[in-house]
Amino acid sequence: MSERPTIKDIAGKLGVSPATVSRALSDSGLVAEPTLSRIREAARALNYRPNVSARNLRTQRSMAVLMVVRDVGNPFYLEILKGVEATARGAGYSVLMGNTENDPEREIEYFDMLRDGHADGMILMTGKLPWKHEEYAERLAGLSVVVALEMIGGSGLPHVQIDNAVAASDAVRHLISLGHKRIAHICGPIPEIMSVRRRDGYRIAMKEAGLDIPAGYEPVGDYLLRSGEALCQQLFELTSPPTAIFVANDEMAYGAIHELRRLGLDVPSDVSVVGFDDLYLSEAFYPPLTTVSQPRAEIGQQAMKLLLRTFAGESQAGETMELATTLRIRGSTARPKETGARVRTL
Amino acid sequence: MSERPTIKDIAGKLGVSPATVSRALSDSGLVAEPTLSRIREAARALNYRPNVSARNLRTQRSMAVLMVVRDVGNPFYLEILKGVEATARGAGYSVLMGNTENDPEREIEYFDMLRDGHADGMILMTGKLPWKHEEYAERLAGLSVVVALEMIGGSGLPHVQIDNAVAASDAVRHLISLGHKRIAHICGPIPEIMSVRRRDGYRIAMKEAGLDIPAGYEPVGDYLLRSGEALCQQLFELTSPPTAIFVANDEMAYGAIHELRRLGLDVPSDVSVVGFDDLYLSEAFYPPLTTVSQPRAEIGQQAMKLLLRTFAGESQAGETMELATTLRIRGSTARPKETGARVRTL
DNA sequence: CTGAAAGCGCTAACAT
DNA sequence: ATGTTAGCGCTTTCAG
Repeated sequence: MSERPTIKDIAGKLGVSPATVSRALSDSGLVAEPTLSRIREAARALNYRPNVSARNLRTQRSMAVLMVVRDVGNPFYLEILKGVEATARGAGYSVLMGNTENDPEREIEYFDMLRDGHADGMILMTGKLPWKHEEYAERLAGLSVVVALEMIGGSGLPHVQIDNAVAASDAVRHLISLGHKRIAHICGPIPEIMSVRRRDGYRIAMKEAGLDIPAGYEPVGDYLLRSGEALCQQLFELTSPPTAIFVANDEMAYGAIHELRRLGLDVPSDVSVVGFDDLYLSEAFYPPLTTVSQPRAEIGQQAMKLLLRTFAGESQAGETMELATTLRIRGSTARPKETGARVRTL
Repeated sequence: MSERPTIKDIAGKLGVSPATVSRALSDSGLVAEPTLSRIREAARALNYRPNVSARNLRTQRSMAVLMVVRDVGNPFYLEILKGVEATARGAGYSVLMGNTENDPEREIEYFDMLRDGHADGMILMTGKLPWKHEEYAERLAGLSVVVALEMIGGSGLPHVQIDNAVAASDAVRHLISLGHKRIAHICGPIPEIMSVRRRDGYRIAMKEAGLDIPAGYEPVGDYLLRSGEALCQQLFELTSPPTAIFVANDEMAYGAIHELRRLGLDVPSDVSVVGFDDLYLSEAFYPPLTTVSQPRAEIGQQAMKLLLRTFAGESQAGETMELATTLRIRGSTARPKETGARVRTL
């Protein structure tokens, strides 16, 4: 009663061999019609479910993939997860979430899970590998790994991403086009490629507009709310504070706006703020945040597709897929006061 | 080279039996010292990892638990997940996330995963079971399931939760103590127990203060941003709109505040708003949201502990654990204008 | 088209 | 303290 039925039970009950049952249940097309239906029916009647451990052991596959992120607590990853999940399910795979908290030990643990058959492949979104460059090739041998959002130099892993530099430049150009001259940038953690690229984009846009980047205009944060607050405060202790801030992600932008309000400054009339990510809440935020929107669901979807192609041996080493971003102009950006005044004077 | 070493490889290389290797690697304490070290060393040298499918097949356990939620996209669950994960890891379990999107088919799928050995137990946070009441006992037989956050009448499953009615009453009493009389409540989806309890709490507090609940003061939403906006608008189309709103969750509260702003009403000077959940962003929101804080990490932790006790056969049927909530009073609530005026007149 | 038989890698009696 | 043996439930040759 409480015992789960096995393929043998069904075979016994129907007077056929276990092999036939297995074939029937896996739609191999090798079972003739009278038997086929009987087996299917019996399986349903007994509420039969194949034991995954047994199947995985035999087939040497787990039909699961691992999606590893820095911090499950960050809502940013959720929509990506949905994209991954939808595509994975479509192909018969389930998705496990891995959470590293930036801890190399845990990163290694998840790679171990690939080795021990927990999952067949991995979508890595942590922006780094837990080994030295020289070890990359050896450590990654035989593993199916796709990198998303970030990229990992020298790994030769296929990846899907956005062009962070171009997106950042566009965001800064928007501020410039509004008439801002003193534009600061709150960066992400700096040795990381993604943060560097966004800063590059900021610098490029500033340079092409002939604008100066004063000392202290590029404080470095960690993508968290608190650091947005702290760095914004820092910015307004400068002798010549900015009239606009391009923040490397929405969460720090929330923090920055919060701090500006504490300082008695209005957004956008005193200071304009642009974020990056377009989190779900950025639209309901006050003021609604102008920000760079990434096609998150699609990133997940494409990453999973790439992984599936890797399973099939169809992906190239270092294959790249780049998706387009959109600047969502909302209520946190406006013309600077001086410019507004000047315009009126004309 | 690319083949993963098995226990047999180690045994062969060292001239011992596979059983001994197994025992040595599982710290059974049954292997003598000269051999023990040699085996451990060899395992490390070969970068050996036990094959989980084989182990699970043999032990009839997967050492994994399933945490099933309505919507992974909701940041609310993330901190709970962290609590679950921390406790699970401590006990050697890994955590799989399941996402039902309120789809009974998918709910059933996750129960199937328990049956087929994908996981040993489940923490259910969807607030319902995908079967008719009569089937509960039969369907749940032999499965280890713990319910968190919500409760499922008639299932007899152990659960951990908060007292939604008391928490809601406290929130409304806060508004009453500020002097509000016309207090509305934006409800969650109503046949669901959690929403009903919160509404009960609202009604109790109103009644004990002798306050009236006019028609239209209890619009029903779905916990999503948009419905907060729409229902708030509806509320202010009434002939006698409220001066305060108790909203059944933070996300709808964000929407409501957004809408109030659109209507030209200031929060809190024109209208006070209280939420429920205390999401990460509620503090940085403008105005900082007064809301009911749930001990999310602890909920996760306790749910996992309860599940572990269920594995050990130590949990009682229908065992309940109730955790305390806290009302976080922030900037979205204030005395109503009329009252303020009256006070000044005195 | 179906059955018989082997074996995936591991652990747990049972022996010694 | 270690080895021998069997088998978890499934899939997949290989025969027929």
